Amino acid sequence: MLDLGFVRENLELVRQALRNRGLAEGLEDFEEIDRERRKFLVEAEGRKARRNKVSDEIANLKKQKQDATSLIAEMKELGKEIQELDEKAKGFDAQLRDLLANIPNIPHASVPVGRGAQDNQEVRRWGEPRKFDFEPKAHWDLGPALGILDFDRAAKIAGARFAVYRGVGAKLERALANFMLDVHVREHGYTEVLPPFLVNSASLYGTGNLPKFAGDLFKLEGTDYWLIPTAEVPVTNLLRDEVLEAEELPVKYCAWTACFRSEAGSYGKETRGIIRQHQFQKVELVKFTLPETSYDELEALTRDAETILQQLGLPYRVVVLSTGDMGFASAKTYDLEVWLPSSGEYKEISSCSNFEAFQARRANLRFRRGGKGKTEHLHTLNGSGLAIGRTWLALIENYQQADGSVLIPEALRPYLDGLERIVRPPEAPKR
RNA sequence: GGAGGGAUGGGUGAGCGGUUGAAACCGGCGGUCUUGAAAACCGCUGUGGGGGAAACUCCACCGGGGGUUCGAAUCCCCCUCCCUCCGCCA
Repeated sequence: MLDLGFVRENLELVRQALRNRGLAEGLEDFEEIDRERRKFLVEAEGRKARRNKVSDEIANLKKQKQDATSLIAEMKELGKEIQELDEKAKGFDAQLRDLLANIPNIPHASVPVGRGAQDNQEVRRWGEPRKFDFEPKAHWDLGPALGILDFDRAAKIAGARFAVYRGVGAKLERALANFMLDVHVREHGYTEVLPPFLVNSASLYGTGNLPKFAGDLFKLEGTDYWLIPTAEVPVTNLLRDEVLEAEELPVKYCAWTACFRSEAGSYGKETRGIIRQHQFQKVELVKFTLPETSYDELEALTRDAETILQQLGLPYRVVVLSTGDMGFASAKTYDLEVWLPSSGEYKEISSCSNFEAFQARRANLRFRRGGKGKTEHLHTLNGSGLAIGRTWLALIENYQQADGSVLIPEALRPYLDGLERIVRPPEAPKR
């Protein structure tokens, strides 16, 4: 959420930011609502001041055993007026807050202005896509053939956009999670947390998923529980309504969780394989930082995520998202895109963003300098480090061999009991 | 699921329906004292929203939302969370 005073004083700038994001206006009524709200506020508060004053007079009269009936009668009238004015002011206030809650963050000056993904800019590349002397297969062919991935039974027990991992496939998923967590904890200094996979709506509001994107989420019927779409939600909200000391910053958490997304509106897109699922696992990095260091911290966080791809030997590139492709709450986002031989293109595997104070204002995340003075909103950042399902498939595809087996990169072998290769059985296992 | 007890400022913790935005203590800041520091003493020390060029001033906020009242941190109702006990349970 943007600061009300800021929007009021920089309306044109905010409008331009919306246009840069490719959004049709959303602020047409801002000035009028703001003006009406203040009008009723001033009227109500003036009457309240009078009421407070007279209430004291009544108290004094009563203390002196004098009659106060005429004043009380007057206040009864005034009370009704106040109630009416309050209701009107409250109505405009709600409209204003609703408006504000639906305005996305302002992109950082370094973000390229563009209409969508086609305007994202490549920042750097790492690794060389491997040259195959055979036709590389897609993971949705490799996986079932190796007996490590089962889509049919997943459809039976749950539906479309689910997968069952089997045998080494299941273990590989688990190994990747452990590997990623270990790297971030040991080498990058993050504190591991394991949060609830269900959160309340206040948490989703804090990160900016609500009120606007309820349709992307799964909600438990008849409750205020929602399945988390990413660990960002519970972990960012961990420190909600708290005041930190400046010296504690940055606070760095990493978390492995399952993630759940309704994927409404993505019908027909990436329906094959495990690229886009209702449920997947992810290791997430979350940082709480000082405002003045948040962009340095974004660079560092992005590098932290890149480390995983490098240690696994997976070629990738880093792109900075254009204004038209950025998420609602983000001020700047780098995507990590891993090379997929089956499609011959780079595919998103991590998204690293600086939200500046956008989430901090919504979630009331503050800090204080030197234990004194005014509290300020801190900055929040997060990034996938990495999406495990997509790492799994990138690994299978990039390390596939002509005979259908898959080599395991060195760094991962300790997590798989030293396994060097996933071998294709003569026949796919029945059960 | 049932019964009871709680939720107050950065922290601990008082608070008869009417100078309580809120005692006291701790912490923090400033000062006195001191060569310096500590101790002691004195003062200051919440957030948000309006009005005002400013000085300043007004309003709201005691878990959240309603209500009673001229007036609510204090009374009533609903909800959330925490604690204790019972039941159930991975």
